[in-house]
Amino acid sequence: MTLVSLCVTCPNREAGLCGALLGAVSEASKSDQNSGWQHFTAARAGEQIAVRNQVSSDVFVLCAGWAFRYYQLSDGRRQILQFLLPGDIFSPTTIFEKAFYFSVKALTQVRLSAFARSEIRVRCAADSSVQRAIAKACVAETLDAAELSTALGQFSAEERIAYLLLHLIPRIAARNVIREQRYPFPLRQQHIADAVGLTPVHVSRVFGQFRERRILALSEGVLTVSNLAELEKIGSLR
Amino acid sequence: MTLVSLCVTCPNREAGLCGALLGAVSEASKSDQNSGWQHFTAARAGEQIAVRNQVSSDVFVLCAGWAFRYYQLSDGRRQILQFLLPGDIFSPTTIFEKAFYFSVKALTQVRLSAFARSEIRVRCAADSSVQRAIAKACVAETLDAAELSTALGQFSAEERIAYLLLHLIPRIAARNVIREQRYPFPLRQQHIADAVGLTPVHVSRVFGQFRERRILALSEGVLTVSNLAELEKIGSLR
DNA sequence: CGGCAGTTTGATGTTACTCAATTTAAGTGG
DNA sequence: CCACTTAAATTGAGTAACATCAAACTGCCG
Repeated sequence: MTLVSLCVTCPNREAGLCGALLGAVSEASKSDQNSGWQHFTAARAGEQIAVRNQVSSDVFVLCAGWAFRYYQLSDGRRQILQFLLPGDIFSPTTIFEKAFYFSVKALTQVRLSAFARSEIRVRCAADSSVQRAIAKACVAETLDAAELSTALGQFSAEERIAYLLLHLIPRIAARNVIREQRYPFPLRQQHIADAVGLTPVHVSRVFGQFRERRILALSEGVLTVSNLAELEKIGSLR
Repeated sequence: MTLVSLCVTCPNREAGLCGALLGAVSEASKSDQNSGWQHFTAARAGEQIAVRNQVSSDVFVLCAGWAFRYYQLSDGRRQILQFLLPGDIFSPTTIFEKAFYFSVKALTQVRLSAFARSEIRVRCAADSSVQRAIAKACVAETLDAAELSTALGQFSAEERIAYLLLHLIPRIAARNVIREQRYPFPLRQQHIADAVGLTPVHVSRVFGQFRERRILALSEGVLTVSNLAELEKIGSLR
């Protein structure tokens, strides 16, 4: 696996942590290309990629496809904490902790990149831009989590779903060419339900309302947003 | 303000980030005592200590009293993200970001310690134990936030309140001598409501149930836990 | 004693859940 | 390409959980 294919692999490589790590690779690779400090895996849709308390010496980044990170309760309920898109690290906390505090499942077919934690640490100590990128990713994850808590604690069903979509839309747009407000959207209503703390039945009703009010429509894995302003009025945190 | 009074000031100074920073102070102070890199403030109960988007060159740690960190919505709703106890940093993210993403209010009379961010960074670069402490604090905050999201998204009213209390109890116990399961507890039901996403009226009803079932009682700023096992059965995440 | 903030209680309303049936969409093998 | 199968989404009816509104009660402090 060469550097070129690695870069092609990561559509969102310019931004965020992934970019900094790959930058670090580029620098480092001048002297030690193919050092084996990163490798690749794939998984099919629905496949479990990681479980809570699992120990790994690697830090994972999603290269292609969609996945989600969640917290599983013993009675079957689960809270989806984040939808992972290409370029996303599972969680910056995995750089510091050997064991996952969450589980991960593939939503579509995915490809993963695994970096050796020990090597990330070495390169972090050597390169302050990696340090900054990690700090930034930690702050972003914390902020996201706080906003999610706020939405779950304070918002109505309508508001929560709008919030979730508003959170996803710019992230999807950063990774795909969007025409006519049509966003690739592989989530089932069950996933949305588990992310916003509602039942799939109620999610369906809310989507029905959004459709009637000509705010958005969802079909065949495509989300079409026809009234973004209205959606923001409903689901924005500010 | 001398080092001795600083240490007296921080009852939970041995643990966590506060300890590491004070350790760093002790080391540093051999050469530059009274360098003015940290200073102290106080606030009365109910006073606003920080607001979202506020920019500060300091990183704050609570020295005495209770406070809470929350996200304020424009329509008056708010989500309490964390109750701050002596020794708690407002948020590790404030080490990396100049602006707060949250607001903070004093719950009781409080004393605060403010560390210059620039100095923390210097000492962080110099001392790997500070680095580790910061990383650990970041991981802990992220984990807490994920668990809160899970509780808010998946739990019933009863479960959420039990979860909140179970989260607070060991934190209170680490800072106070506890006899006969009586915990100092300055929260009003309104605070509990804002923390778990319920109305104060409903919080009162749930507490009434807990009282009838002889699980716990709350009065005069004291929480008395008479059946911890039952409380854990209700509100534990595992 | 009066006033205030916080809690409790009751009555009623709304939101979202549950259960079950139906429709739509997505595969699958002939 | 079409019957058959299966998963997902939609719809309706009934119910449970929590919110809202308002009144009464408690403890506290001037």
